[in-house]
Amino acid sequence: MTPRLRDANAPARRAQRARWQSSVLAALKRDDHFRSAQQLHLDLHTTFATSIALTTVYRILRRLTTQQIVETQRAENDELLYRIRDDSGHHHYLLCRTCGRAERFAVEPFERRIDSFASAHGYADIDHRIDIYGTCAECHAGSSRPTKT
Amino acid sequence: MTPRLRDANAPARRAQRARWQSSVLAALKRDDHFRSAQQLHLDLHTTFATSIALTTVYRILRRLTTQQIVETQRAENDELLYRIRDDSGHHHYLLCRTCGRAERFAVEPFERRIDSFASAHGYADIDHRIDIYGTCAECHAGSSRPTKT
DNA sequence: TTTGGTGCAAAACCTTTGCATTAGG
DNA sequence: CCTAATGCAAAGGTTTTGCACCAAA
Repeated sequence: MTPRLRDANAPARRAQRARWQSSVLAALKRDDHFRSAQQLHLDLHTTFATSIALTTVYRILRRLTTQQIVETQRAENDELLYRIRDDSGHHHYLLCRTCGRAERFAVEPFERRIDSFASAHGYADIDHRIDIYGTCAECHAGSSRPTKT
Repeated sequence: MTPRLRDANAPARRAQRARWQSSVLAALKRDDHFRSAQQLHLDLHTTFATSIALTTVYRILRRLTTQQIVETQRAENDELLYRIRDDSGHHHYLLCRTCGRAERFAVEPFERRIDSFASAHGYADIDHRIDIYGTCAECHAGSSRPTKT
């Protein structure tokens, strides 16, 4: 009874591995903004009419992050935000605290200064966190009207 | 009967205002390293033999921060760290993730770049987070011995 | 008495985890 | 049958908050 080849099943298994993963990816692919797990969970319920559990959203996002399919960014309130990764490498962003829109910000020269400063002071295992937060033009226009003019 | 001047009482009231505040300040003043509220609470119990509650430590630290007497810094694991403020103004530090030692790191030119970049992109209410973490020479020397030599 | 500092327990909040259930091959 | 995904509830960890109590003036 020639058992089905294990290797041949692999793609199928992978495709089926996470029933919800494709939905999460679809929600992420709506745009390139950073979103929290909870926002995604909400989107999946409303826009995508799925009944996925929040826990599963977290699990799938963690797996996708490990696989470098999504990248994460910390929000001002320390939540983790996720978005589809467009290329490889680690970047720093100017992030809209309202809509999650992100503008890549070059920091290489500054990072070099950090490293030389750190080694000059005898520090090892240097790591850094550079996050810029603001309100993008679109979000600012929408909310900066205390009363109707 | 010239009632005591209310203003004259102010210092006394202030001194008494927080029974534990002086202890917390004493614990902070042991050195200029950044410490978490929980570390301070532990110190107060052990070294200072006080029985202050953790909640109160948090409350006092929050008040001192508001009064600009202490400054805060976020640890790599997002805990809030506190230390006595030596001068006014906001600074960024290279922080030892083991002992809380901090080296001030000048970032003004970089901050200017951030602001111009942000306004060029139409973002408002810009804020940023620049934190550098490492292991200082002393801590590195102490812990980088997997087994006794 | 009045004000407000204090302690304890519980809540808040995001994220992870334990465990039993279920889906799919 | 067997593996792995899933859902639910609960835990984890830091910081805050509600509430009763107590201390000082």
